Amino acid sequence: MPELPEVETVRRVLKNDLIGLKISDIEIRYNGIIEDDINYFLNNVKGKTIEDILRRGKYLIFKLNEGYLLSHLRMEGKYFYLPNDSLDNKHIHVIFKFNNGYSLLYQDVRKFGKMSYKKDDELYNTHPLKDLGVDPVLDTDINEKLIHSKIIKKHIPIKTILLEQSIITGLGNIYVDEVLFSSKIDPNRPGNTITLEESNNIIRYSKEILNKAILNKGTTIRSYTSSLGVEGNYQNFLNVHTKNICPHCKNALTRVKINGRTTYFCNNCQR
DNA sequence: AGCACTGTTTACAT
DNA sequence: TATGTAAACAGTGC
Repeated sequence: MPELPEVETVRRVLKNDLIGLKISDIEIRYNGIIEDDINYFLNNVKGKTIEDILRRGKYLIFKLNEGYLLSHLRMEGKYFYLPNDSLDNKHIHVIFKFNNGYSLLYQDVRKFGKMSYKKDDELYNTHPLKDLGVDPVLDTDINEKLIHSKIIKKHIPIKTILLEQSIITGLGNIYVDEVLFSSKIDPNRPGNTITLEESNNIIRYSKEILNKAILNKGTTIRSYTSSLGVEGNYQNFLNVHTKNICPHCKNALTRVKINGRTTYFCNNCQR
């Protein structure tokens, strides 16, 4: 379910609870969540202590006293930190037990989420993190000309380019629509038609919108809660995604499929 | 009932 | 290499 602001919200909530806790046991009920060989994962994560929780793009990174637990929530992954045996359902697929009577439950209705163990020297040098583009929230000095040069090499819609994560990471289906609206760019425009000024606007509004969404604890729509039952408020600030009328010119918004994803934009304001 | 839809990523075909 | 499509899965709504 989450894009960058929702993952960042999860990170902040989990960090309040998990720092310093030792993972005394792990129960894996659905192996598909774990990308590694199951025994490799268990052998390397069990017994480790959580020292910090980081984020890059939409990935959560649990820093262990040795190595990292890398986690992607994909569409529906959620974490719950609760007393042992206080919650269970058929969508709980991984349980991390600590030595304080609490557990971290990983719930994922669609089972798309992934976890893997990374050694200290592997984290940023191996897939997937090595293939991520700049993070508009974490990376403060973005090389604007480099971003533009990468965008204009592609001949696919700018929305598709931004969803790929390889040039800019963190935007998903909701925030891409919002960024392209603020940038006044038609989401169908091929990458090779994007000017340097437009590319710079994409960077500028990605920073603005994602940071504002973090301040509002992300977006909660369609009755989904932002993991952990934390409700976001950014849905109150959306300009186009799920909307019918352009807040700027008042024309009816256009709703189309791009790359198989529902896309909202104003064909009057976005060129 | 059956199909379309869902805040993601990646494997595979062309 | 680049791009388009389908798949991984389960639930909801029409």
